[in-house]
Amino acid sequence: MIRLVVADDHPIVRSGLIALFGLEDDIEVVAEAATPDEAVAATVHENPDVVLMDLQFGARSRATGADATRRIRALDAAPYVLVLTNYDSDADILGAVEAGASGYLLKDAPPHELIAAVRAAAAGESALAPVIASRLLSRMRAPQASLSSREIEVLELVASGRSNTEVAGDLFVSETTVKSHLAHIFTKLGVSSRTAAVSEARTRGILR
Amino acid sequence: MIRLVVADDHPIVRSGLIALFGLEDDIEVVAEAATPDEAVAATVHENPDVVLMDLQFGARSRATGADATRRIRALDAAPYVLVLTNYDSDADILGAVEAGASGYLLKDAPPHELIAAVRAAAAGESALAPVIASRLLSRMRAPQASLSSREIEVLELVASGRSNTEVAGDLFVSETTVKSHLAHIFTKLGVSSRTAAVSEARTRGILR
DNA sequence: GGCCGCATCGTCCGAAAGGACGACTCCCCA
DNA sequence: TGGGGAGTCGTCCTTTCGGACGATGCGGCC
Repeated sequence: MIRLVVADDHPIVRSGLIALFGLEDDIEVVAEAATPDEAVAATVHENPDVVLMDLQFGARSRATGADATRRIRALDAAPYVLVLTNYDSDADILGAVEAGASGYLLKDAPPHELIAAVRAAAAGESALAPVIASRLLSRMRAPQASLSSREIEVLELVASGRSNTEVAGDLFVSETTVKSHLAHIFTKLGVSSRTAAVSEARTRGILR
Repeated sequence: MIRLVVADDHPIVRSGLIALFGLEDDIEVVAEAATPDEAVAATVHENPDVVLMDLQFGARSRATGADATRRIRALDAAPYVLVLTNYDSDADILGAVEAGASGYLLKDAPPHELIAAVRAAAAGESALAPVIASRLLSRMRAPQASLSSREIEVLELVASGRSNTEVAGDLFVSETTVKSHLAHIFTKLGVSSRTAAVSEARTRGILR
């Protein structure tokens, strides 16, 4: 019997997953979690074989699904974590894999794929959706410059339409610094204007 | 007994909704649909009291949930349509309401809110999530300048990071014309830079 | 027939953005 | 212990963008 913890902030998705796995004889949902913290707590208490983890929690707090994954994987006798998400952005995938996820699935996947992935994870195998696998490979080939957290911070403000001086004011630095960050961002992303940088960052999944 | 049709492209969400409504004595899910077309067909065959309709179908074909809503509402003895979506973009809300939806709910809404909305819809009342209601009102107050198709065309290119001269080349017009379009876009959106215009257009749902 | 929105083009000018240097601290890691 | 990346700041200069005019032609609408 595979003991499973389901972590997702949407009640509808949770009950959908529970209903889905309820049809399988060899899978038992032993706990559900609506927040990353709950997910970790449930894992500690229930000691499941597999955790099914959403990446986008609570709308505002992004990437905390990856945090929870990291914390769970750091536990003794840690269960395998399957990441389940709506989007297939490069950054999310990479983040999840780095955090120790052994699988990455999209929410629009057919149910049988989900169930197969849970069984595979329980057996210690890695299961990636085909779309995801090809993405990862292409990502490996094209090396990719990741932005620093400060650079992302700047880029987010720029993306919201703020000017250099406004960004400088927001971050309590000089305009020169902002321009310097932007110059680095441009070379890393291979563009030469703020708007192009925002667009590129969006397609790469750096920005939403 | 309220007869309900559930339309959503995600199997997980569908089974979640079915499981949810299965607990209610007075609601019966008579059909489920994975595409807008299926939703219309199911409505014709089953003649339900309420249709629960997702807006984003199939990842690529956007806004077809609104189309299905329109077609359903055009039927004789049309059922009430409740729109259920992940996002609360102004354009989506407005589109859904125009299409004849009698309610607009977010997927992260608590289950009881969902159930209450279905009962309200069956009774012919309009149920909007509080967030949505306030949005609609603010939208009513601030009249809203819609962009012309040419302006949107320009803005899309700008959003992809093209410069004025590049946009001019793409559209076979002079740079002056592009700047003129942009100036109009700025005043209509109440901003004063291309990046801010892109951001504003995105939050208004004009751009994706 | 006149008004208005849309699309097109133009000039002039100031402000913002971007490129090209250099320079100074941290801090991490080889 | 030394190199390198990140973050901070500076100057000088060019390009781009945006604002403020104006002007034309076309189509719809009262």
